[in-house]
Amino acid sequence: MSWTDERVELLKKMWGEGQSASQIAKELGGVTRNAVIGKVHRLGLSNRATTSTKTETKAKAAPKADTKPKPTPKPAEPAAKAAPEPAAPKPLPARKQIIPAGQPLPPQPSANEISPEALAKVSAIEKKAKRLTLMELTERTCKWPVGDPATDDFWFCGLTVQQGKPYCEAHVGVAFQPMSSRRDRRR
DNA sequence: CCCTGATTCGC
DNA sequence: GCGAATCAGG
Repeated sequence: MSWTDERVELLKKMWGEGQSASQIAKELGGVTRNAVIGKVHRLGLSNRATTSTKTETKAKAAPKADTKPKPTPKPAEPAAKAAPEPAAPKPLPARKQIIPAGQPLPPQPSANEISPEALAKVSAIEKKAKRLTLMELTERTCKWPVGDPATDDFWFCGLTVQQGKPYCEAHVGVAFQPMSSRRDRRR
């Protein structure tokens, strides 16, 4: 595949929209994200603010006149922090009356110990859970168990895990509570 | 580990 | 000019 005008245009468009190189590559097809990035550089349209400590080439770099200062269409993020404190109802779906002959229930942390925010997040995320079975779990699926193992309605979250962790973001939130916050967390 | 972009350098 | 390999940050 070569860089036809169309492809370059799509590249520019997507890059402008903030799409990642890999996404663009996927869209274009026939190229890898490296190819895309390489092209992006050659085209000159690179800067997109990265956490790069920028290899500051000293004061060497010539300022160069910017004919077209980029608009930087950052709509801003309101991020309405709705911190609901609705006495977080236990998300647990009606426990079967019969306690399975079994082992203590899984890590299901009791609601009354976890930060409200985290809990809210979980109950919210659980609606989106993929509800995977044990066999469907992979290294990239959240392994947070939900429900009762001895029941039909037992499944694993299955959402994409947070890098490194065994759980998705929401579940990582309730799984790894810094001791400090749970101890003496009454304000 | 996965993902991102940045750079280098042989082709 | 191209892009795989490699680097570096998250």
